[in-house]
Amino acid sequence: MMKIEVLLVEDQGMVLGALAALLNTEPDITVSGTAGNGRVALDLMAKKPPQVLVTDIEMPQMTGLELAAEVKERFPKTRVVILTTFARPGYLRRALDAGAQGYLLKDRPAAELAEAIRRVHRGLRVVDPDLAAEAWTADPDPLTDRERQILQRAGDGMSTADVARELGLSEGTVRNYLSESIAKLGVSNRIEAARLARSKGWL
Amino acid sequence: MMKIEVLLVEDQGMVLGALAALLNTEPDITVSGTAGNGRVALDLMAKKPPQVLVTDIEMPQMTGLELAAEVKERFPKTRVVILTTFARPGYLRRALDAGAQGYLLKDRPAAELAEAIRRVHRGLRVVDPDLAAEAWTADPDPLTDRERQILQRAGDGMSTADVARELGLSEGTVRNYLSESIAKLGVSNRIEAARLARSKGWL
DNA sequence: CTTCGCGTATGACATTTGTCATGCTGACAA
DNA sequence: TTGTCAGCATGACAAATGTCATACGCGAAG
Repeated sequence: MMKIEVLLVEDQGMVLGALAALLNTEPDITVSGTAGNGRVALDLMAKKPPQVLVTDIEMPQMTGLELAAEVKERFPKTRVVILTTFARPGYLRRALDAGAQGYLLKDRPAAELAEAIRRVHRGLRVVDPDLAAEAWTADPDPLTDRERQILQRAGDGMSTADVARELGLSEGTVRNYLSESIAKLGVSNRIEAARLARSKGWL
Repeated sequence: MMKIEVLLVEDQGMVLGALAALLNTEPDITVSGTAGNGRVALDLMAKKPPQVLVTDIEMPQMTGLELAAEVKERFPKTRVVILTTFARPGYLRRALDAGAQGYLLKDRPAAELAEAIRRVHRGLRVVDPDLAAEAWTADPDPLTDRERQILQRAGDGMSTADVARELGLSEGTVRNYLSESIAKLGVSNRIEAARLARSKGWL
């Protein structure tokens, strides 16, 4: 019997090791490699692509969503399962757009991980049911690319001038995008706008 | 040979199960129980106190720090190891005050968990070395109560006027406190100030 | 081919935010 | 008692932020 080969990507060493131990207790699954960030994961895959890639989203250098997109491009036969803390509709949508076959929350019982890997390996999709339901009713991201780009930086504390310089725009333009974003999100300043957008998974 | 009995407390099911799998691969350690929050953990301990309790900090209903304090009170023979994502000096201090013998970060390699449990079981203390060093050199919170109060609200997106109304101050006063905080923290606006203060555990 | 809508871009103007000089109070040491 | 020092409070002023009217190009719908 061929075991399912899984590559694990997760930036918290303790959790990475623990998940590996968990999966190795499954008779039909083997952890073929582990990585602490997306770059390392891609290097490992270049040598030997696994059948299933399990990755966290929020990681330094390269997010799991970016990784998923790149994997879909370069290793189309590898299935991707996103494993994250965050039940954000925006993340789910972007994960599916990026070609992920699975989206699982760390809140769920441990047994669901192996089961999800098996299903995805068989060609099925696996999406956390509560989140899927929420994503169905949830408002779509109303922001344009530019607005997202600017809101992101403003939310990190950059001044209008900083943002304008970095993106090669006039300050007035930057203020205008911020104003648009604030209006679209129905809030009253850039701080609330950034917080809301982040909580929805739009940034 | 007597195995070391460990009770695991962690609110994310996936991580809880994975940590249990990890520890069960150690020949001298056995996971005697698991709980998703502090209340359940105390119930389990009432029946059979483990030798070592490993707990996360941020959990619903009862934090790991509260749990540690209660365990010290009711089950003084059980050693406590805090296992958390957050490298905040303030947390470390409170953990040690609450009677924890260990403070470990989820960033660290998986092998360190078992080792920490062994050390703590032998009566030693285990504290993440980087964090201990940081806690030693770390700047103390330079903010006054008022400044904290105001920075907190500003960081949540409240306008100066909102804050002034809620705290019964004039707008000028609120701006002044914000200005003071910004200067003390060496940043250039309220957003950065709130972010920095939060990251240090001062809010 | 037009018209429309959308994303992008700008600057003038109003509002909010940040800085600074100043004053009041109470605790504590000289 | 007096000096002084920290925390709290204020308003005038300067700077950054938010709003609005406006304009241009481009692709889709008519």
